[in-house]
Amino acid sequence: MTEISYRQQRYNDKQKQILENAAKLFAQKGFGQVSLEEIASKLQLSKASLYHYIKSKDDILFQLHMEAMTQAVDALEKVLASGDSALEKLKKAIRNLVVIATRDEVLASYRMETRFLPKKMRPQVMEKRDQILDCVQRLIKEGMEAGLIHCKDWRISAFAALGTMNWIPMWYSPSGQLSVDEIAGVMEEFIFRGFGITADAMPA
Amino acid sequence: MTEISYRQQRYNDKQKQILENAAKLFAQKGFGQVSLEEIASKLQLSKASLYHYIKSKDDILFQLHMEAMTQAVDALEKVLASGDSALEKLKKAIRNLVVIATRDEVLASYRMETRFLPKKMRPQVMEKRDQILDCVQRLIKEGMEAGLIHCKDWRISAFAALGTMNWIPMWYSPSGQLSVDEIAGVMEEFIFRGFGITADAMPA
Amino acid sequence: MTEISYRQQRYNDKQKQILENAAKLFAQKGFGQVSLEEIASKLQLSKASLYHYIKSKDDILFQLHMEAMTQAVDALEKVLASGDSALEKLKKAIRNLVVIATRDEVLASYRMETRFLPKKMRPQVMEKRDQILDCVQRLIKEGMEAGLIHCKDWRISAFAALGTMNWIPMWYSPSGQLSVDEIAGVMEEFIFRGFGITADAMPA
Amino acid sequence: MTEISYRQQRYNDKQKQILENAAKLFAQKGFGQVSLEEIASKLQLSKASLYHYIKSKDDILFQLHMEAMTQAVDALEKVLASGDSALEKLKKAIRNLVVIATRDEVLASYRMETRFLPKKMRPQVMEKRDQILDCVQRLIKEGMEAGLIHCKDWRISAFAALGTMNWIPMWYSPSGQLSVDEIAGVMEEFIFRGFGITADAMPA
DNA sequence: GATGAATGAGGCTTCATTCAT
DNA sequence: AATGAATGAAGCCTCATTCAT
Repeated sequence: MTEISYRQQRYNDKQKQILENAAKLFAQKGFGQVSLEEIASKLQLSKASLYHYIKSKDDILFQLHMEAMTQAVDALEKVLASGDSALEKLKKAIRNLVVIATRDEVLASYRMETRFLPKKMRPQVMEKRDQILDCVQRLIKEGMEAGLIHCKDWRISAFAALGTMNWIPMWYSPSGQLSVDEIAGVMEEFIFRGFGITADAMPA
Repeated sequence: MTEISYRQQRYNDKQKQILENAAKLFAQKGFGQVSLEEIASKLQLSKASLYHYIKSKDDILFQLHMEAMTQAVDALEKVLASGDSALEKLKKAIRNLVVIATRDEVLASYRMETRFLPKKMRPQVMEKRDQILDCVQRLIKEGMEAGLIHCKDWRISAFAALGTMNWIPMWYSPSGQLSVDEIAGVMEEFIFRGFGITADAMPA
Repeated sequence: MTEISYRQQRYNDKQKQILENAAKLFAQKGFGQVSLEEIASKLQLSKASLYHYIKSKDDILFQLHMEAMTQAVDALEKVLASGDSALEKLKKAIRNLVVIATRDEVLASYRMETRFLPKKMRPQVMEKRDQILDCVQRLIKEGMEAGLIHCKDWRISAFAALGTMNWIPMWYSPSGQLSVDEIAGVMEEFIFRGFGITADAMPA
Repeated sequence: MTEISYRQQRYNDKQKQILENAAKLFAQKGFGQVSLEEIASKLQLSKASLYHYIKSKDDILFQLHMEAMTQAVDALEKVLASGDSALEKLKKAIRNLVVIATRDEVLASYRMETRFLPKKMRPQVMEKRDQILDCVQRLIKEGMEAGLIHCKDWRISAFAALGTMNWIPMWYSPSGQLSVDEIAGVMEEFIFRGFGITADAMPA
């Protein structure tokens, strides 16, 4: 058993490495511009060997999507399930999403490369995407019901908020002047205000 | 002369059609996933015939970038040059960028596919990109100097604002419930608030 | 009649220009590397217009071959028909071939690009080629019969002699130090000696 | 190790086969007229499979050049380094170059297709070419210093001599009447005489 | 588990040639 | 006579994928 699980462990690790590396490359260069050869050579594997761990190139993209969106959903669900106040929840959600947006190991790609997914794989991804939107909606609803959020159209505002964060990979550089934490702070301020939350209502 | 200009006209029209179609396809599927075959067949041309009107596939992308960003810069410059107040300028700028973001004939691609540009073509594009950022900066500066805009970090806030608008193509559907104008209204509200502009200062 | 012959004249001139330009380009870059576009643009014609004057690209090559080899044969036949002595004939022949080899307007190509001729056209060209070889053979035979030329194998020696001259385009530059005449002088000396002709037998 | 070297062996063999076949085809039909399809099918490989062994079509030409000229330089250098007399060296050099010229497996192409080389690759080839010319010059100089070679212009004479041999592929046929050795004999006689070397000075 | 070899499919591009004007 | 437009054919090259070892 130990033997088997050890093997299993190594197998899973390699799989994860492949996915992480692929994610970085997809994020940098775009799905269509990354070859399996490139992914393989980064891990000092042959192209053929990749196929021990993955089903296809498309499948890598699919798994990345699922992994990424699952992380986002999990983070949001956890926030929603907490006993925090509406605004504290919103604040935490923003922070989580900014952190996710500034990491590229797993997910940066999912945000932009969805269109490359073969049609067969889309329904599952769309489902996850809707889950994210649903979480965001619930977050906003809570704020609205508490009389803290005011906006003309919560749906468009939600997209605006997500846009601020999803756009981060287009300009963020790890070597930039601000830390991820500081960026999250600015984003938080911008989004809170965007939702019409007044300064005195903002959590510390 | 009439003869010549007539020919020229037809040539330019066809060129424009090619670019517009390519733009739509790039936006939908990504640069690497669109083949010239596909572009050509949409216009009932042979693949080879495309080459009467374009230099290369890369060049299509380049021209789309330039056209798109030039439009954005022009719109912003025009706004900046007007005699309007700082906030009226900001309002108009937002409206212009939303309109641009909800059209796909020319530019949707530029926002995401910059990384596919061959290195040779990048400097010109970067220059345009910087011009856009510069315009935005000037818009914000004017608001800050007028004491109307307050934010922790104007640069990150500018990216946040651009993100709300640049992300539009990811969710916008012409058949959606809200008109472009209404969307612009929501965006305007969100961004104005994001910049800390108080309701009473907002232009009508 | 004047009218017609004038038109005809212009037509023939243009045809000749096309052939001459093509010859230069073929010589420089090789048949396969020269496009009709290139030939046309040198003459400020459109590609399509070329077809008023030529039947096909292959036909250009064919005509160049024929023209070139006809010139060579004519020159050799004229030399052979003269009342000169055997060695004077050989001398003149060498001089003629060197002159031809250092011009590029008509023929440089024939020497190297024969293999690009479509099979249909080859017999006529081969016939001409054999005529050249025949002329050379007669020149040598005359020298041998006069007891002035001695060599192990007249055929291989003939090829050697032709090689010295046919190779000229590979190193000759019009801007070089020696004139065509001087080069012909060196070639003459080299070939005469190669054929075992003693210095005292050489014509002035 | 055996395993590795065995694989390596097979790989190198295949590579060599590809180069040899390409050389023959280039020599027969010209670089531009030979397709990779053709080369591949001769070896019962798919076009794509060629790319395991070669970098590009241009690279084939480049490697053939280098291989060919390296062989020539090596042969000449070896001759020059020997303790033989000036004329014995010249004799050996001629023999070597004739042998090279009558083989088509590796090099026939280098003599004619240099102009098809992409510019990037030319410097290395030019260097080799100059080395050959330098060797030839040294051979001639030795003969001149020994008072055995007399000619109007050693440089043009050297080109004449190289021409006799470089032209061989244009007429040589393995099924011809004379052996390579006999051809070399005739060439030797022709060139020696061309350089003004008297019969009594010629090595046995 | 790992990989060299092989390939079908497909992409970008060039070009000689035709045709309507 | 001249040419813009159009195209079929062909060429080079890349790549995801399979398979035997």
